[in-house]
Order: sequence, then C-alpha cells, then structure tokens
Amino acid sequence: MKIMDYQKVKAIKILQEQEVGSKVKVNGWVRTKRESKNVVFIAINDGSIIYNLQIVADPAGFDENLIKDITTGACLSVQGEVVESAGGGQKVELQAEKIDLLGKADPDEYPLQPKRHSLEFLREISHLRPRTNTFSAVFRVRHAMSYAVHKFFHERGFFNVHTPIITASDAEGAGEMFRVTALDIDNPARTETGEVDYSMDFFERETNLTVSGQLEAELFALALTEVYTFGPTFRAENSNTSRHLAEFWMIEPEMAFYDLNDNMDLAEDFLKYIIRYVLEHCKEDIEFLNKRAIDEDKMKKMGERSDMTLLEHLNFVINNDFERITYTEAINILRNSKPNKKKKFQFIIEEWGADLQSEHERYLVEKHFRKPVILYDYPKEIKAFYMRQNEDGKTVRAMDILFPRLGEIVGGSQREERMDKLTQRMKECGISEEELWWFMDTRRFGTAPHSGFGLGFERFIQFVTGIGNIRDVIPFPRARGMAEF
RNA sequence: UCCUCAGUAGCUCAGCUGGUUAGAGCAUCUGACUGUUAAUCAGAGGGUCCUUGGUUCGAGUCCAAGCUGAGGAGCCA
Repeated sequence: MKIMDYQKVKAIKILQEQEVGSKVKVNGWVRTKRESKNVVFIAINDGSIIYNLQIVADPAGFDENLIKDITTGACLSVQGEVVESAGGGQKVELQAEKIDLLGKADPDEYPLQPKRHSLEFLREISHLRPRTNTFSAVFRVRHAMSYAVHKFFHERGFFNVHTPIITASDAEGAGEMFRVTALDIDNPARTETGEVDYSMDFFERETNLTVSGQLEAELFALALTEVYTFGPTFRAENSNTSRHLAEFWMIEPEMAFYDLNDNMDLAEDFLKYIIRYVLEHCKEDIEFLNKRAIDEDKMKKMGERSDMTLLEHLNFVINNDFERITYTEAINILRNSKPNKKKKFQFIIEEWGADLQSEHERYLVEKHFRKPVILYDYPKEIKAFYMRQNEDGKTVRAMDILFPRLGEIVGGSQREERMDKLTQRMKECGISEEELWWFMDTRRFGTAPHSGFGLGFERFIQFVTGIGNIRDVIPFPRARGMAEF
C-alpha cells in the first residue's frame, strides 16, 4: 500500500528527530507564506511545538490557485520528504510532494495576522487565540503543570478525590455562590409565606456550585490519610482584577497527621517540583515566554520594569528556601518599614491584629525579603473557623504563601481537630453545627490532627508563564459579564 | 463595587491652545525581486474618529451621560 509510505507525524517529531530522508505527512495551520518565482516557503504550525515547520514547494509542481489559497490561517495536509534545509533558520524542512488544502482562511476576514497582537485584542477572539505562539505556549505549559500536579501527589502516595461540584453547604463562607436550581425561574414553587420553596427543587434543598472542596477532602483525609482535589471552583464575587475568575481550578491537598510545619514543607516542595518539571519539559515554551516578557518589559516605563526576567524568577524560587515568619514578626517588620514611617502605605500599620493589604504583602516579598514568604500564626479574627487555635488564645495555625507580583498564591492551615474548640469557634462565627453534622462526625469519631492548603492553579500558571492577566492562562475565561465562548 | 486612564483604518498607535480633503507603521490586494525566515522594494484600496445629547459659525479635539476595555483597590485562590 503506497499510502503507508507517508507516516502521519506532528511537527515536533520532525523538528526534534530530524530524520532526513523520511517520507511524512504533516497537518497544520499556515502562519506565513513567502513566495517567489522558483520556490514557495510555507511556515506551518500544528501546536505540537512552538516552532513552525517550513514547507518548501516548487511552484511549477502545484496548481496556481492552490498556492494562492494558501494564506495565513489556512489548514493544510502536506506529504513530502524531510530534507536538510538550505536556509539558515532551521536544520530540516519538508520538501512538499502533495499539498491538500483542508480549510481556506479568507485573508480579508481572518483576524490573526503574522504580527504581534495585544492580549486584549486576542481575548476578544478567544476561539482563535490558541493558534498564536503565546497562547499555544501557555496552554502547553498549563498541560505540563496539570500533569505534574498529579505526578507529584501520586509519587508521594496521595489519592486524588473528585469532590462534588454541586454542594448544599455554604458553611465556609468563602464568598458569593452561584445558585444551582431546576426550578422555573419565572414561576418557582413557593411556600405558604411566599418564599421560594427549595424543597420542591431537584435536590429538595438549596444548592450551589462549590467554592471549595476542602471540607469534603477533610473527610477523605481522615480515611485515606493523604488526598488531594484538583477541580473547578466557582465564586460569584464581583471582583474585577487581573488575578480573579468566577470559574477557576483549585488544588487542595488535605493530610492526616500533618502539623502546620509539615503542611508548609509540602507546599514549598510542591511549588518547586512543578516549576522544576516545567523548566525541564517545556524548555522552548519557557524560553519563548521569557523573551516575550522581556520585550513586554521594555515597553514599560523605567520605574515599572522588573529587575528579574521570568527565567530568573523561576530559578530564584526553586533555588531558595521560602522565608517563614509569623504574622507578629511581619507586623513588626512592616511597622518599622520606611514606607510605613513615611506614610507611603495607603493603609498604615499601627497595631497587631490588622489585616495585611496587598501593598504590605508586596513590600515583604518584593522589597524586604526578595523571595517567596510564608506567613503563619495569624490572628484568629481574620481567619476561618476551622483553623487550629494556638495556646496563646489569640492566633490560629494558618499559613499564606506570598509570591512576587501575585500576592497570595497558597492559603492553608492546620485544622482544628478538637471537638470542644471547634464548636466554640463555630458559635463565635455563627456557623451552624446542625448543617455540618457530617463534618462534625469526623471530630466525634477517631479525630486526628490534620492539615491542608488551597492553591489557585491559574495564579500559579500566571507566575510560571509571566502572563499578567489571569484571563489569558485559562482557555475560556469566566468573569463578570464574560461568558461568550 | 470604588478610584484612575483609554476608545481614531483589520491590528498597534499619532493627531498641539477647536479650523477647510483625518495620518503613520504593520496587515490585505497588485506588481517587481529574492533559498526566504514576522523577507525586501514600489503602488493601491481601506474610516459611523465608541454611542447619544450639548456648547460653538465650526467638534476626532471642549462638556455631560452611557457603553466597552485596561490598571489599581477591596474580596480572595
């Protein structure tokens, strides 16, 4: 069978293995075409690698109209022989013997041009942006990170738990929720007093999209010892920033027999492991993104430029121990800091107990320590009810990991496993014990010290790729007024 | 949600204290040339100056409201 001579391969195989003489068939999308009397060069990309594969065609051997229709964005299937390149830009190229035009792209209408586009513009055409260098690189890195997350936990004996996406509890109070209902929204069932009657709804109670899988993960940690969740999370907050989404992916490990120090060790190892994995397996993409970030930086004003490149940042994180300090120590540093004394902070730190603002976190990370910082032992008043109380009666075993540019990337704690302390704290916070009876049962039966943390996957991707806006590291961003694609 | 800034060609942007026919680079098209690399050179086409209202003899430019986008804040991951 003659057709078998041409093995269907992806561009990455040709460019990496460079087997000159092999007969192959490659499918991909045209990035640019350069034409002359004697030779046509077509750069095609199939997303398998950041580099384009150069197709060389003798115009005499092909229909003139076919060559004409090969424009930026068109899809081609090309059969030919891998040959050494006579040009300087690449080692090998594909000498075309047969070209099939699978899909045209009218150059007057196709919005992507062989030039640099702004991320804001590309966001308006999210359905086409994966065909750009930047986005294909980001999403290959996203995949690698996703894979590395599972690999990291699997290698350590953790089990992945698929916690529910529809939940009935809003106990954690982690922000506004999206209601899930099958009621007729124009004419819902009502009680005698006129309120919406959720007992007539699909689940016979009020339900929402999950804001965290933590409570459910705790149940599994107290059975399988070390578990993690990695799934979508939904918050209906009206927050409009470059680091918030209404739908994002969160990684939440939960471990029995871990105290706060074990928890911090795990989080630090985890972050470093993922970054190392990306540096090792996405070399070309990171190099591309690094160059991109440098170019981007040059456009900025002098004072706003970064003093470290993306690659330097990544290496800096994996080569340094994170600074671990208590909330109390942080307050002392901030109180005596120059911006605080000179009243440069918008919020001046005066006394213990104040919640830290973004400007304070950035000062600690970017100016004072100049590396990732883990803050722990926060005042109980500014943290959630489930965090383990310290002996001082004032603080809880909470920890936040702060990264440059992003601020908080990880939030975690040792959980309160003592029934009496937990119920006392729930009363203070106005959390219903009855509703969380199943959660309380884990403290009632065979309770154990345990810890966990949550990590926003997209924020981590932002850090690793150097992309400034979180909407550009998720395929189809969901945010206030944004659900087009 | 609050504060600040922006919206002019397909894209990125210039357009001064209001003044006659609105500009550039890139992209597109046509031609030339070339083993080219986001090729190069020459030419052409391409505009509801975000919308509505107002001020004025005259508005891309000034004022008001709205819409859209970005940056920052809050909330957080």
